[in-house]
Amino acid sequence: NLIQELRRDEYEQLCTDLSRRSFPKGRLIYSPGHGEDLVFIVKKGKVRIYLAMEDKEFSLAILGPGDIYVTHTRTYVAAVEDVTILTMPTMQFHHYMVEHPALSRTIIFILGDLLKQSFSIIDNLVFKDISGRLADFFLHEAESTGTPSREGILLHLDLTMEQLAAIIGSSRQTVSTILNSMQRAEVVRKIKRGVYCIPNLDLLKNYPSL
Amino acid sequence: NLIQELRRDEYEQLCTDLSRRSFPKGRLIYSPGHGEDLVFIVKKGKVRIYLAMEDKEFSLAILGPGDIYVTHTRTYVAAVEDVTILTMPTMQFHHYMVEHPALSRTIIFILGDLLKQSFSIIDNLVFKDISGRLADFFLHEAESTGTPSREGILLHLDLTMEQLAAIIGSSRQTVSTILNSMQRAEVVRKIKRGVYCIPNLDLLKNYPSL
DNA sequence: GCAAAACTGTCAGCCGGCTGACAGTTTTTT
DNA sequence: AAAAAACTGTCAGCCGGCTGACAGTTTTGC
Repeated sequence: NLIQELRRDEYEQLCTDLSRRSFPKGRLIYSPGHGEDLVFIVKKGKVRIYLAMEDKEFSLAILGPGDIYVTHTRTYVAAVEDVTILTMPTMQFHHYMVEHPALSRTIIFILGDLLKQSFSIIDNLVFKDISGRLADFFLHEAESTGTPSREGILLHLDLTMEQLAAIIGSSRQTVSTILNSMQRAEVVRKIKRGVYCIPNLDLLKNYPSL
Repeated sequence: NLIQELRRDEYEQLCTDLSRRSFPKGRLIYSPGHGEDLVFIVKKGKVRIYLAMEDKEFSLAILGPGDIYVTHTRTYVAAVEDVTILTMPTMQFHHYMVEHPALSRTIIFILGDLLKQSFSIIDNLVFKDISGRLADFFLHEAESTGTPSREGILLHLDLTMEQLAAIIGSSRQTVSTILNSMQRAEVVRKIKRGVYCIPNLDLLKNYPSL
């Protein structure tokens, strides 16, 4: 985690060189070809990294506090909630990295992690159908942000069908239909909009089984 | 490039700590869950990084001399030609990175590049149809390994339809059919197996145009 | 130089999932 | 409380691309 790292004394200089910017929920922060390369660190809130083409979008990652990203790809960045980010030109950041090896180490970990996630996304896109991707998504959510409860693992996804579709690479309608059939199969229970419950992880793991 | 970097005196120690291994063309080098995490550097030849499931494969990258990779993902690695690689446990490698900031810098560049490539692959998978992906692939090849000639840019791909299909995420048959229609449209000319010529880059850029 | 193996081209059949449409529900706004 | 906006569920129609099959071509190995 980078936020912790930055608290240390030796980064005092670096911190003052970062410029702080805030954006309201829903605002587009960067789009491809916006000019110079920037490194940015999420200080507060969440941002979504995504690809877009015509009227279709595909989400690559949701970054939270402590995550870092470089803008020089063809990706868009938007605020999912109200956010504060710290930015610095990439070149300047390289400077600091040379001086602070521990910083490099953190960056390498984060990059490696993003890469692993990317491979995972590709794996899903290439080998799995929509049911499989949806099940996989729920599984990951359960492991990372799920909270155990009386009747199973609770998921506060807070996503609409459309947003979910953008994450797994499908359409609103298809996701809606498949999610309902998962409910009929009792693999997932809907508590209310955006909140679901998974009674049994194993059931989910090999959905669709037959 | 890492091979150059390693030639310098300060890496003498590191080089002797790397173990050298060779593999004949076609040999599988690593598969997921092979045990410990290793860093490896390609010394000679080419290796293919790919995902596989049942009888389908998808190529993520082809690495050549100087490229570096870490094995801890769910990817397979196979020798495309006879290769020599240098390996070291990831943990040990971290050690050297802390001591040599320039090394970190190189790693970050390489990781960043791989990440960019991954995003590019995802972009293609999500938004483009097979024709588009094939055109895109030729475009990239032309830019990176193409050699200008009398009649256009020459490409020594040296890939079968099946291998090409594995790269763009399609099937042997579909690639064959579409490649032929590209030839009919005079966007690509086939010189012989695995060798093609692109008379006009712009034509390729907006294929399929109508 | 010949047989076996690997590769290529093409076609019919099929299927997953996208699209558009529309009715119903929930949330937000005023 | 009413109206508007956003979201959800479902269905028919369509299409891209996968599969299997098979004939033809090129390369490899002995």
